[in-house]
Amino acid sequence: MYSAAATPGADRGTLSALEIESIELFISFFKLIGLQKSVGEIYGLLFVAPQALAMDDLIARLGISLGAASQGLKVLRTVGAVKAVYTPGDRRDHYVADLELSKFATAFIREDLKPRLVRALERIDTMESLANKLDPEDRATAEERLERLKHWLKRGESMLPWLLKFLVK
Amino acid sequence: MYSAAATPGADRGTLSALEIESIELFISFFKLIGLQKSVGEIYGLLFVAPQALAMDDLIARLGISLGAASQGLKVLRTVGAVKAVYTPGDRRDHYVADLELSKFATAFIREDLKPRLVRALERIDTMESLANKLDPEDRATAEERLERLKHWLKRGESMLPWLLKFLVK
DNA sequence: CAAAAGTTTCATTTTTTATTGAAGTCTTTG
DNA sequence: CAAAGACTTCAATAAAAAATGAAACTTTTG
Repeated sequence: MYSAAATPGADRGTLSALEIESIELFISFFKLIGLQKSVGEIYGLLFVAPQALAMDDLIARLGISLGAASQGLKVLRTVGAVKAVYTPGDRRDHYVADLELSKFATAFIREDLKPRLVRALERIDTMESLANKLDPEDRATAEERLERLKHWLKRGESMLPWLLKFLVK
Repeated sequence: MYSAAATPGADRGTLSALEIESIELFISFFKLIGLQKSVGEIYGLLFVAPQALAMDDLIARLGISLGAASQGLKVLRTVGAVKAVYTPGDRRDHYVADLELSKFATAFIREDLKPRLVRALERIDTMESLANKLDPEDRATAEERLERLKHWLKRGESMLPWLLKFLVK
């Protein structure tokens, strides 16, 4: 039950120094790959938790809302950063952090970086057609620049598989 | 003079399809490395501009404010993405896009990624001390996890120089 | 099978981040 | 050297993103 609403922040501030460090570390880390603060908080706490925690626990300890906890866990489950474990005699789901850190990077590269590069390369094609219609002088300038950009993006794209392999290894 | 304020949006919507594609491409790209929309707009327009543009031009064509233009250019100058060129008979600064795309990535890696990794590794040290004070069982768990995280972060750190070299080459 | 527990969803509110533009500074020029 | 032009700054405002929590939904249990 969500008695946290009745006695607000009851267990707030119960975080140990270790937990706080972990939480801050992951908030900063996750922000980089576009995940919000609450997601970092949840993972940070689970990362140093000796046992699996229920959503209740996360809400109480972190002082976050029901919605944030539910949505944060959903995101973390989706990227495979967290998994639910069975706890005998307790109906609630309990969560543990998956320690395979490379999952975040992998998800980010595949779901963010790669699509963005692909989209950008498509755009370059469009832009090349559009540049054709310019008068000769401007056209030459535009084409040279587009060529450069394309080259650079392709380079980036070609690097991704290597990067993935390096991170996952 | 900033007559754009007197006749608001005078030249608004004067952007060509090519310019729009370029602007959108760079907005999306820059957002990834934490630069705001207006910065992407400015660079995107300069990227396909056959001649250098004054701040005035950017304000009029993009329909952005004086402040945004000034600050955006400052950011772009700082990362070396844009440079001012001399235009005879015109007192205003004129800007051209630096086409060395790797500069963005380089600035991002050096000013964002690297410091974040270093900070995280420092945190791990703190956390290891804190973990010492836990009771034996929890301590073992915490230490194993911290070891893993540290290992992964060091790996990431070791990759940066390579990444830089690859991007700049 | 109804009541309770656990969880999700989403419209609203709060917080954070980005943009605006008026006031101020610095620079050029007549 | 004063006035105008070019640019910068920053407090106020607007826009975007994240968090909240009540209502709805699902699952379990007596």
